[in-house]
Amino acid sequence: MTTRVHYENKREQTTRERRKQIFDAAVHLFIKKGVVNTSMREIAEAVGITTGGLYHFIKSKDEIIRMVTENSIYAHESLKTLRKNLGNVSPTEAFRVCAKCWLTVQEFGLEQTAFLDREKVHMELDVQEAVSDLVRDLIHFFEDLLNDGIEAGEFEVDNVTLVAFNTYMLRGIFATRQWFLKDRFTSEEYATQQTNAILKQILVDRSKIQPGGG
Amino acid sequence: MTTRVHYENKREQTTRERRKQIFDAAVHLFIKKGVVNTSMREIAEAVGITTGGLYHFIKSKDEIIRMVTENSIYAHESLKTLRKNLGNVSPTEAFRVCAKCWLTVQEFGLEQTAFLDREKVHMELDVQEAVSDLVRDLIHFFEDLLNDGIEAGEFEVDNVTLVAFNTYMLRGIFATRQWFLKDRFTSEEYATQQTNAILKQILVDRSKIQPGGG
DNA sequence: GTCTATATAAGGATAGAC
DNA sequence: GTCTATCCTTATATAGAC
Repeated sequence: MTTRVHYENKREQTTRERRKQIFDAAVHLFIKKGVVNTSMREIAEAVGITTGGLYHFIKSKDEIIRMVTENSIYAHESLKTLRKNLGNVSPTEAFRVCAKCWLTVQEFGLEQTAFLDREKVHMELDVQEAVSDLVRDLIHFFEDLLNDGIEAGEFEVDNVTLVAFNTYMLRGIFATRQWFLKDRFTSEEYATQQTNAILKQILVDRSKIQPGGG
Repeated sequence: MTTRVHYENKREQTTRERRKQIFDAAVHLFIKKGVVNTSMREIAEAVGITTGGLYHFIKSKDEIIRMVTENSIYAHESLKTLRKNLGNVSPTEAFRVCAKCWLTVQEFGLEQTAFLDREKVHMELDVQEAVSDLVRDLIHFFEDLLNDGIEAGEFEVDNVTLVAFNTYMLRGIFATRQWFLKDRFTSEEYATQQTNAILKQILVDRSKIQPGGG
């Protein structure tokens, strides 16, 4: 979140860039092939150096995995910021905008969610716990949005947790099911249609659903 | 599906039993720890023999993975059989029963679906293709159910493929997200509530939803 | 049918040259 | 900062004894 404009020297800048390169390449490979099937040699190759060189910038494979978790915290925070910035809109509108944003791809953000989701099993136990906390926290965020709508009489929800859980899940699903979805939906269409699908499920007055997305 | 009651001799029976033991233990470990993190030693240990002994019954780790795929074909077939046996019920009823059945745990059936879903990336390419075909086929099955309901005027669906896709996905999600769901839902409750959630989304007349499941 | 011992391969990580 | 060479560990799979 903090953007440092002035680097202390050229070398530090290059190191940062290299770390980012490595991180991006790694996450991309992790999603495509799985963490365990991605070797450090491949990651090195992807950024154009050798294994030895790679370890000059990152301590271990585990460090890269931890970076994904930390990075995802920012993605979650920015969603909450979005909600705050919306201010006093109706609960329906708030849910629509937040769900849509959550389900839309932004660079690697979505791949990271999918990664956390699918590859949890390959992480150290403390990282697994951190990921669980992240997920619980974001499901809770959607629960709040839903409860707002219920109080306002706009939503009718049988089980708030379940709908919040589903909303959370739909994001990771898009990234890992590209082989099925990519020919049928753009990320934009997927986000819009899934959001509408949820709204159709919970809105008391269905006419409030905005058309679009196919 | 073919039940062979008479084994040719005692040895063949024992071999079958051992293979089943190994298969069950392996799938269970695969789901819990991931395919790559589960060693043949562990699988052997789980059935009470050593690695060397294990290879007397199965050719390779890959063979076990292929068995899951083959086994899942039966699960899918039995769902189709269920639909046929329902006969001339209303589309709403047909969808409800099939979705509910699909989303309910039956022994290891559900773990296998979750496995195919999450561990696809660790399979040989030809197995990956076979899994994709299986998934496409079952999504198509749900599409048919939905189209029946649309024709009968009972359903109103914006995107049939998306709803069918979601229905399919919800099964795997239950198995891999136990850490979140198991304190909140029994398998039965999960199945009922998710089915109702989908129905709420697609039914023209929402009063047809049966209450229950919490 | 199950064991022990071992061949073989692959990947993570380090040492030290340049 | 990047390379080469290599160590160490782990895992699949096989050979052959019992």
